[in-house]
Amino acid sequence: MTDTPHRRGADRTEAIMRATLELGQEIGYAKLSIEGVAARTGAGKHTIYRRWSSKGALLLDSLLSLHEPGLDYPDTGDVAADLRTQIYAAVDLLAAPPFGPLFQALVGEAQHDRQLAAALNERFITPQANKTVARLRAARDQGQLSSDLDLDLAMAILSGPLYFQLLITQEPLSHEYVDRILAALFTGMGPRPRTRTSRSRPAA
Amino acid sequence: MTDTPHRRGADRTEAIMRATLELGQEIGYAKLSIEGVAARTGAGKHTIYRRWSSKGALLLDSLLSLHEPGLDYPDTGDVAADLRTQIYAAVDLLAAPPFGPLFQALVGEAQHDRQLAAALNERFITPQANKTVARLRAARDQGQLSSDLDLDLAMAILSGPLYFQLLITQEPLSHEYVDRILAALFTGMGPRPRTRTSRSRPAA
Amino acid sequence: MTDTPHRRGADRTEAIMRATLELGQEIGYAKLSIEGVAARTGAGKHTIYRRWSSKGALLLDSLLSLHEPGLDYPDTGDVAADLRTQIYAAVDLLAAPPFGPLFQALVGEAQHDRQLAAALNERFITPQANKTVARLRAARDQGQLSSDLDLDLAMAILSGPLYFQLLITQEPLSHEYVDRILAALFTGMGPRPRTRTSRSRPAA
Amino acid sequence: MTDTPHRRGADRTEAIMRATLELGQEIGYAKLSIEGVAARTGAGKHTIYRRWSSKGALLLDSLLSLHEPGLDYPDTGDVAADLRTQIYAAVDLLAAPPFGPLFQALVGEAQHDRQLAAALNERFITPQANKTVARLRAARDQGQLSSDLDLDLAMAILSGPLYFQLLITQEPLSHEYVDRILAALFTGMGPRPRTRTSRSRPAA
DNA sequence: AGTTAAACGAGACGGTACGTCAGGTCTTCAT
DNA sequence: ATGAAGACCTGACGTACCGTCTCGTTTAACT
Repeated sequence: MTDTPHRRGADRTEAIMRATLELGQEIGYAKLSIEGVAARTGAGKHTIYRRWSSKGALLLDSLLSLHEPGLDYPDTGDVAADLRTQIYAAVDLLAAPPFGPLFQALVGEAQHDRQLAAALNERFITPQANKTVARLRAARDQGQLSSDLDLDLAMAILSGPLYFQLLITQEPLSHEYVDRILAALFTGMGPRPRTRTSRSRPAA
Repeated sequence: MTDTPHRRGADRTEAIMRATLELGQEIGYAKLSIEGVAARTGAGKHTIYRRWSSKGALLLDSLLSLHEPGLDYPDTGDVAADLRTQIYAAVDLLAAPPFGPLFQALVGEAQHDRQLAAALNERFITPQANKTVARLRAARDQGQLSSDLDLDLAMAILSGPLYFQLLITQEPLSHEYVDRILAALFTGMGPRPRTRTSRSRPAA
Repeated sequence: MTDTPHRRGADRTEAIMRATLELGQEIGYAKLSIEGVAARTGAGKHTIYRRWSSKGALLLDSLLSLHEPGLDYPDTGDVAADLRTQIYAAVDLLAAPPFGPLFQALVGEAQHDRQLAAALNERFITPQANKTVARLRAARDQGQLSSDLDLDLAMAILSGPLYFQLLITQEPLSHEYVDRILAALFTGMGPRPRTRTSRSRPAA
Repeated sequence: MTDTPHRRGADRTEAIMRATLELGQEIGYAKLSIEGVAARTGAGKHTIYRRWSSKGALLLDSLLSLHEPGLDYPDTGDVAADLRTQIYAAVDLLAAPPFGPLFQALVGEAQHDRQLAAALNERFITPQANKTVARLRAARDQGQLSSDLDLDLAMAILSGPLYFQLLITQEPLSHEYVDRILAALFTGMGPRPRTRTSRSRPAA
């Protein structure tokens, strides 16, 4: 890191994001303040405001520095299994500190900060969603899913219940819950066909 | 309401909630303050704090005073149609001012206020969900849905995508979107049946 | 003081002014800050801003609380002696801490704060000057001074050199310097009359 | 100045002082900042700090660059007239922008900046005073003034009222006021000699 | 009907944080 | 190697609300 062009700047940026995550974990998002981050880092407030326009923007960057947005997931040919792998990973991220609670608070903040909402979508939600959409598209192209399936809608149906649990009922997310969602979606909600029970799990 | 025992109290309560909604609409949740509500109402701050413990609690009450939680929906025998009716109503509420934007901000606030989250669930989310669950249960009991369908899960799958759109992508909710969700869920995501044996893959 | 109408308010006012003077003495006017006064008093900044619009206004009040503007000086019939008494008192005030240095700084501040300059004149300079003018008027009315003497001008000629020393050359003020000024003014600057050398110090 | 050894330096120095005066006139001393001067000049702050230790020092230099301290005044033999000439010139300088208001603010700053006060005395006040003292000395040596007249004191008595008006009452200086001061001092403040006995109280 | 306790408006108060500004020191880069 | 550009820490600014706390003043419930 000695050859970094803007040595001083990059150092400060990292230190500030580190302090933000520390403080966020220690005292929670609500009590997190730019003032506090500045004090913890030994930075001037201006140094923070020069880089981020708000507490939310700072935290978003800090969180994303934790979660290097990762490579694409492998395609094993089994849609349901591959989606499960993806969603497990997402749930693991969202369920555990420090990412989980702070991310949740950030989504909260985004509800009354349009700019933050846009950034959050662009930098986290959409990239995540794209992976799911890509896997669904592959499956559809291979005839495993209905050819006129709306991929974005399918993604929303997969993700929605998880965010519902995270943001609304605020019960902990678990792999088991993911399994139940996937099972329900691939099994269908209609009455089980009596005959050929083999079809009862057509695509899972 | 003229016969209310604590006349003065109830009057003030209503006036304060009214001012809260007005201000909330005018300047948005973020800039809404108890100080401001007090000034607008001509009430002392104490009078507000005596009734509500926080901005969120005040707004929750104020919003609920708008939406008298309504009676149960009729059961026409057609699950999909009845659910559509229910969800249309919910979407109409969440999509339009003043309820929509303020409710959205309130859900945001709930992300870093456990008490508020609990109250929100108890007073709005759960009652709403219960109606959906009740209708699903009726359908299941009549054999229209799989007998081992997890009703809460089904409700989450129906609601999740809507909240996802409201809170995450923040695109406007529409009846058309509801239709697409219902269609997808009831039609299934699997490949379309080639022959008349279409029912062989009923909902996957 | 138990019967003071606005007990709480008056207490705070006094405590803040006391802290202002203490801090002013300890660290000097330049480093004096409203922030610091608030911290020292244990008061909120708002409590100070509610009463005073600026550091200068606060210090002016604080200084004047030290110098209860005092009663009129006696008229012994001897103008020069009476003026000396008055001016000695003024010089004693301006020469000694805590009043002197802080007052001097305040006059400095008044150079780029018109409001403060006006307040300073109204509350300190003019009252002081009025006493001198009053004594001069009495002398003039008794024929001890030229009947067409411009009293304000005379006052300025008496006061000017003292402020010149205080503000410009910044050498310490002394009774001896006052004596020299009075002697010079009452003796005149013209050449001594050769005869009747008894007149050489007629009124000093 | 083209032959100055450090050409670039001198250019920058002049540009900075020019910008200082411009800004000082435009926004006043209180709002004048080294930051602002740097921005206006297109200079780095360091370039300014390398030359001047404070805002006051910079302004002092800038002002003196306006008022090349001038040659000695002629001696016409008439003390009063010559002093009037000198003082008119001083008053003209102090009464008019840009010098006047900025100089006044500078004297203000000097009240809480000992270094500046010293520099101000050395570079402006004393040179000015010396001219007055020199003229008075010549008059005294020629027997026009009392042989034991304290020259510095006399200078202070002449200058004091003017600075009093400039700094304390903050009324505009005028030639007419100068005339009145000189008249009062040279005429004396005692009662007009009607009869010969008038001299019995020559200057009281 | 008079008394009295509460609810009330008003807003002072100590706090915390805001976002801004300038000070004075420092590093980096271009000329 | 001088100077512009500006990052950096520091400290104070003046503002906004928070939630708590007196104040008197209604108001209406209970003697």
